[in-house]
Amino acid sequence: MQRTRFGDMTCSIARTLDVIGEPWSPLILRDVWVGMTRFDQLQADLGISRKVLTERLHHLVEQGVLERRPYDARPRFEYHLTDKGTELVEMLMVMVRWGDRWLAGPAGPPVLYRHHACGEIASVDPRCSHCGEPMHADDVDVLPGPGAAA
Amino acid sequence: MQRTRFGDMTCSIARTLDVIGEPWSPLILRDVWVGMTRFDQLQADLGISRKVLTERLHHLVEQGVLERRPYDARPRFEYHLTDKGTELVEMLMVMVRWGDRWLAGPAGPPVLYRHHACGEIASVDPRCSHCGEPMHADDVDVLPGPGAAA
DNA sequence: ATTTGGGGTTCCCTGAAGGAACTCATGCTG
DNA sequence: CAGCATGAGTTCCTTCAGGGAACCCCAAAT
Repeated sequence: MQRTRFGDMTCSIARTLDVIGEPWSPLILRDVWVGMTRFDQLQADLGISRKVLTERLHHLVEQGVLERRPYDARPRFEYHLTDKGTELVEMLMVMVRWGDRWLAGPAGPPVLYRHHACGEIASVDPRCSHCGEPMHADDVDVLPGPGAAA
Repeated sequence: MQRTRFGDMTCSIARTLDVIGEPWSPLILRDVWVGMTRFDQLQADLGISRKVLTERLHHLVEQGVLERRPYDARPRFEYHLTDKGTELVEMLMVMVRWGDRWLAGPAGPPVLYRHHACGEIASVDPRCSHCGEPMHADDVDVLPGPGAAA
């Protein structure tokens, strides 16, 4: 389908999609985050085609989101989150919150997060980096930034 | 390619991807958010195929993320965010922050957000809904929730 | 009566996803 | 040492979704 590349657009959403926007990539990241770090584990857990898994892992490594690390004298490898990748997981946590609120149904959320700092079950709350007050979609004006197109 | 449906997985990330995980959907949401609400506007701005745009808009309306609204006596329509959709935009704001930090390059971020509450340029910061302290990927333990699989 | 313009459909072509089989290097077992 | 097992991919074929351009329909406006 010669899928359109988004990376050249002057938009951080489009650029981010170029890194993890392909099908399966967010789920791969999720699995690596919770400790499923090896090829066959990922393949079995996700039910993804091995071909596509190979492609996605390569791409995520290339983008600096994952790191491919040998764990044996034999040619065996594990995938780990880099700092860049760990910060991406925050985005997944926000996705989880939305999915929990709008799609979970009566059974409730599939997973819970316990926050280390307070020890409580909690979800992630978007707040203003400047004043700390809630920062939702209609709490902001969108202005052109320095990297805006001409 | 008979793309795998993620919606049946017991995972809020997978379920959310079923709503906005298809190519273009997040960009459509972004455009609608900043006021590009009509078919031809969206098509021209994104450079998306009209066919795919039709499919995406239908799907987003079906999922309750967008609302299709007539704006004229003639059959003319605008797409608007529902509450469900507006909350999804928060996820886009987090994507933006990540893209700004890791992909923007020397030109800097393409857009800036001014927070209504404090009037300052700021970005969105993930915090614990319980204690208000920062809540990043490695600040939490992931536990099975009530909706977890057996 | 014809043009214009928004909002889509229809069509064909290419390329990405699914799926299963195959490969390759190493280590273990008998 | 032969044979099997294992992790980590590759190869190959088929099917379906995305790109792109042309086409269509309806309701003003000229």
